[in-house]
Amino acid sequence: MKDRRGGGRDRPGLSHEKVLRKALELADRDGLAALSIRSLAQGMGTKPMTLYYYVANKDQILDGLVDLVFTEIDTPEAGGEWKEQMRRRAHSAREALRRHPWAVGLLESRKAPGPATLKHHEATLGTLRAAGFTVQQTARAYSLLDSYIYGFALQEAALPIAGHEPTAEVAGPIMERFATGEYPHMVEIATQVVMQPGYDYGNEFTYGLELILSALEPAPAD
Amino acid sequence: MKDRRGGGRDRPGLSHEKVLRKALELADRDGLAALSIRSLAQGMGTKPMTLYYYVANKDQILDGLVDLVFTEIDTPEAGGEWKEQMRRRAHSAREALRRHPWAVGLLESRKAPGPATLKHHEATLGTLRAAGFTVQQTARAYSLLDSYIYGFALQEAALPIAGHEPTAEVAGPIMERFATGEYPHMVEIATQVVMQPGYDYGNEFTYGLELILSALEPAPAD
DNA sequence: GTTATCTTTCGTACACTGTACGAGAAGGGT
DNA sequence: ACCCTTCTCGTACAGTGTACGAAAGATAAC
Repeated sequence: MKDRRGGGRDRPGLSHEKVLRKALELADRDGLAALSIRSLAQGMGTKPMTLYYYVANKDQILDGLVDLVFTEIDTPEAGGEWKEQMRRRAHSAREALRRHPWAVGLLESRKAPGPATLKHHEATLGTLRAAGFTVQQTARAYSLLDSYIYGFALQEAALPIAGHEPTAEVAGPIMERFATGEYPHMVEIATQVVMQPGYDYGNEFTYGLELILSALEPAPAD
Repeated sequence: MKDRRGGGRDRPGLSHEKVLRKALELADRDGLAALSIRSLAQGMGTKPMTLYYYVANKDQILDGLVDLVFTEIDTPEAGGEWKEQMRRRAHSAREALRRHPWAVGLLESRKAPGPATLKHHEATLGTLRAAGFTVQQTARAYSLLDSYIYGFALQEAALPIAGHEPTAEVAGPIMERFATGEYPHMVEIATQVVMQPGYDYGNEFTYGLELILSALEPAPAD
């Protein structure tokens, strides 16, 4: 047989982490639906069943992908001003989820949070507690902030793929119904806001985030 | 051959809507992953390919499911006080998404909003506009509210299935790491909040919603 | 060197998925 | 009797995740 096992030093072989990294790459490039064991193996230059030596099953790969995404989110530090910490965390979370839109849909079905996910949550909770939030207040604030972040990411993922194209193809069949004047307010929003030259939906994120942060305060509220 | 075509009046035959309704039922009962064309056909007493007379493909079924869920959400009326309208809408949306948790993950990938979805959005936008929000303010408020609703539903869907069981099975493998004291704040939240006797995570929804509604006002803010 | 033991690769096979294609039955209109 | 529309479904195919077990390569024991 040929010399398998990779040609020496330049490809030191597979590993759990390399499988996950390649899976991330493929999911970003071709979408999560195109990520199959076979395509993943091909992308790594091996055969499908080889992957099962490094990974228990596909579900574990998906768990790993979610955890990889959490790796990219800024973890708050214990010292700084809490609102600024939460602001940074929120923005970096949104950006990570926009880089990997498929991760949002994955969140719903994951049952086993990975180490990066746990570390991230722990650090965030710690920052809030250190800022003077009670345990109950921390739970509430965290739920509120994360709900907003995930929800915004979900909406952003549901939007048409590219940025500011005419959205013609997607809206095509619906446009007929719009032309009937059935949805005047949606048309209003579309023409006066969304389709405006410099409009970027991402900016709306800041608005909502600041509104929430303004209303959040540790001690007084019960 | 036997007399197919359903025995007379009591089963008047299939229809697009009946297929969707059965799909909803199966998704609720066995989970979205268990919803296959074959299982759906069997549940309706037909053969797989028969469904394709009423439905273009599975993706259209999923689109229809999401639209069915929107059917269950209270649509705001033009007349009432806007905050109360938004409150009702938000709560009924959360409840609908809790009844059909799989719908949350589906939202990310749907590209063709159905009629009920469009009607719902249109009515909601109309209520905000009628309350004095400018077009831009409406877009922002809507984005904020929906992000919170969807995000909360996403988190709720990601929680362990039942309500207030010990969560032992899910947390099992992770518990070891918890025992090491690696995640003190998560333990704190778990013991002092989540695992408290009467605790219901759903109540946190109200807290965040009211916080957001309090900070939202039509005219003055820009 | 030889043999035994791990580590790592992967070929084959199975049950399952969505669905293209096309045959044919049921019923109505002429 | 004929056609035509409406509807049902059998067969087949390419794709999925993965169980099982055979083998090759590396390392250790003798």
